[in-house]
Amino acid sequence: MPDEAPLDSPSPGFALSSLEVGVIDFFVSAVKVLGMPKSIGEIYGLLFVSHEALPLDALCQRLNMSKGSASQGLKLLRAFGAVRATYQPGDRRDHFTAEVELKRLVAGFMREQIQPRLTHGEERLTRLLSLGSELSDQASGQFQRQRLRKLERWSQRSREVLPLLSGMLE
Amino acid sequence: MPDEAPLDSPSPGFALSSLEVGVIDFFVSAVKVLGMPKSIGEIYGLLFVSHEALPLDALCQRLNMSKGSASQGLKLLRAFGAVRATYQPGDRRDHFTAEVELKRLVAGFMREQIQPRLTHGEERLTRLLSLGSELSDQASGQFQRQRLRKLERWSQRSREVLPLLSGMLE
DNA sequence: TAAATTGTTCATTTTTTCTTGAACAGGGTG
DNA sequence: CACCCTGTTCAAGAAAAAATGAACAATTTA
Repeated sequence: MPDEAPLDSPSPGFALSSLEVGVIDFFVSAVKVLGMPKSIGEIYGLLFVSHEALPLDALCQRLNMSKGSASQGLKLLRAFGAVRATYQPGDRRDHFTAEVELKRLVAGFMREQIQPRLTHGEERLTRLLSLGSELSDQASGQFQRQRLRKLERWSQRSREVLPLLSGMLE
Repeated sequence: MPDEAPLDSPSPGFALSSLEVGVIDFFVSAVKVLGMPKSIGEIYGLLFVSHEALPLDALCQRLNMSKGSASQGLKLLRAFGAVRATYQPGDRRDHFTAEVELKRLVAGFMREQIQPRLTHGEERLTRLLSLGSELSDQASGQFQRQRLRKLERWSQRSREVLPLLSGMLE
């Protein structure tokens, strides 16, 4: 029984190889940049380096993570389209694999995380604009109206530009 | 002395108008999306709606925020180029105003937050690649090498695409 | 030079977010 | 039906992040 991490990983269910640790670490940082919990990065990272599809309990064992975290993490990753469940004959458990097409990952992230917040921001802005129309014509009112217009322009810009980003990935 | 928020804000140093609260709220959400603390959004938001440049203690009073938070928040915002200190004749204190050009804000965010992490990721990846070259030629080694190549391509893509984003804002 | 003013730093406290683990629901299977 | 297997949910605990406030520079004023 190997106790130090080997370079290959011939034993799914056991200690992570140093390469696996490295890749997982990579995704943990990446995912933090995007404001998501570490567990998400761990799960995706392990699936990304794993040739075989892994069931939930394999993830728990190899990552040393509670069933609850793994379940919730997988749920989120599936919502993004970053992980898919595959059927494994003769096994009742779901097996998971990583989606590795960058374009899809970005699209999923946009759809699930960015768009909703953008929409929420726009609703908020609409409410602000109606407040703005009640402002006085004093210098301060003028100025604040101007700032609200600027916010409108920003909002419009992001509606235009962000979709292009997804498009640029092929 | 008005106790409920008036629509205009004739009294810097005192209660926020409901418009001001709305704008600040807007920026607090925005800033959370970017993974920054609420205080950053509060400070920027208030400066954004304020016609006059505000000194540190005005921010503390109006936002009900400690001097420490305000000081640290301003420091970060200045690093981004999101806030600038302006000279006010006959006043020893720094006075701050919001930079409102979207292009500059995005550029500052890229420079201070995105680029450093991207660079860090690339260093990490380089280390991974050298680990990868020691992998066996078994199926699992082959597969993992392939995944490392994919990571390389992702990394390259982001180096190409992200700068374009700043460029697209005029 | 002493006192006052302005702003920064950083250990501590507070708040927020994430993880855990136990209870539970929904199937299968004998 | 009773039992087991898989996965989900959610209250409670643990960990991480942010805010506070007091001590400390650095500068200015008297």
